[in-house]
Amino acid sequence: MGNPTSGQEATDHVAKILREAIRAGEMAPGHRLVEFDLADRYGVTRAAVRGALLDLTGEGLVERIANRGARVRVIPLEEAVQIVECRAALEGLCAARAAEHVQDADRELLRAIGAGMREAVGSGDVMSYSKLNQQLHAHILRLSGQKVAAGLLERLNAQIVRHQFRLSLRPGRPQTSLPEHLALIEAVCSGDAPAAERAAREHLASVAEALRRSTEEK
Amino acid sequence: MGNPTSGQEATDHVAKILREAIRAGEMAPGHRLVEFDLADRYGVTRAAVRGALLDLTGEGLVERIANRGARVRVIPLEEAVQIVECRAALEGLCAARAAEHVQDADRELLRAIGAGMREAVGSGDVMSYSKLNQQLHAHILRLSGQKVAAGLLERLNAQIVRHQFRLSLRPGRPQTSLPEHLALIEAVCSGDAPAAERAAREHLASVAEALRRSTEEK
DNA sequence: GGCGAAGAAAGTGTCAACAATCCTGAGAGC
DNA sequence: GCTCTCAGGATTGTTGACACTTTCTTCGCC
Repeated sequence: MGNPTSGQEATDHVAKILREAIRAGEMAPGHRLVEFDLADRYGVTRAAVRGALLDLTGEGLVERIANRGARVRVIPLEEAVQIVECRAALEGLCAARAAEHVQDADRELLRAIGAGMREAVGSGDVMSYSKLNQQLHAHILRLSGQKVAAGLLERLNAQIVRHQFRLSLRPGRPQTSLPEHLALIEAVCSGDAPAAERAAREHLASVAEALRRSTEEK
Repeated sequence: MGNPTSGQEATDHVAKILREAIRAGEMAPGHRLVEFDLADRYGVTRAAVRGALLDLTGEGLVERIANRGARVRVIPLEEAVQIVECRAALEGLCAARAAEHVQDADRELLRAIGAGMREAVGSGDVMSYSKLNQQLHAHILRLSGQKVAAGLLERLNAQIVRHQFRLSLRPGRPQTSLPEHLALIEAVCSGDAPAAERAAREHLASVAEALRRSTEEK
């Protein structure tokens, strides 16, 4: 089952590795992605790397300049804010739909996540909180049944994970976002679609605001 | 200046032709896209066609199955409805922002489009109405300054133009959508962001509803 | 006649060499 | 000291042949 050195599978494999590396910040924005080096490092052909870079370009994670190669795309703060605004619109939609579809089992699950979040913030465990945050959003998307919106959100999220991760490390940020998350959970669980939409949008408006503020300071 | 037979330029050229052909319905959903044939028809190399198909796949217009080639993707009605719902969320955002940025020159332009629409519907000129419709949406996007949302909407629109075009030909449909468009224009012009968002969302909710209904009949 | 294997046909997928392009830095000329 | 030019090297872009997969067709066998 050793990964092949080329082919569609290899392309996907490399794309996955690179996505993860970019997400984790191992490859900083602006970092050059030389086809030959990557092929060498991951033991695949240059064609596979090339394909992966093409894919990632389509996803907006990588930027290519003709004859000059690819690099990790730098997402300006202004764009990151717009991305969050789009997320607000789309997650608002999903939260509303999720509230319409919620079942008892889902309520239990969501509230368990909420409890975990409260605990994580209480003990200052930022990593756990971040994980639960992802789980929460993922569950709401699944509940909403909105596959198109989920696809768009996945793309958008991949582009700003770095910005958002940095944000989550700021002192006081979890204390701000926790009540917003809890409000979202309660709104969805109560089946109140307009309230759920409002909660999702308010939460993301708060993220956008925090992002904007992070320009001045830093 | 004759178009090259290969290279990035040729790839883009072919992608553009295919996009247009799919949009115009010359290539029905499900239509097979054989690399060699297309290369022959458009006088480019197979590599160029291949690249174009890869791009279009990323845009969701084309579907590829390993070793079996590409075909025009069939967008099920259920998905088309979800796309319209996403559009509602995103265009709502854009309409609100547009209302915040609107200037006198823009008001004149938007109202001129509105007047043109009224006239087109009055004289039953569906083609003009459709064109003006596109112009209206494009202007609102530009006004909003939301480049990210504009990019997402472009992708989404490309996927459902066919559904939407068929819809616009239904008797009575223009009469329904005209007042919605006029309301949107007035809301944006008056600078009332929440009203503009509401108008955009109501309009697209009506489109979604019409789409859903078109399943039963036909 | 029905069934399945084998072979041909149609297309797509891959590769490795080659071509084109862009950056770098050294050196000539002003 | 400054600019301009031009090899040289590093990297990306392209190509055409070939390998592989899937599908279609034919033919032999029961």
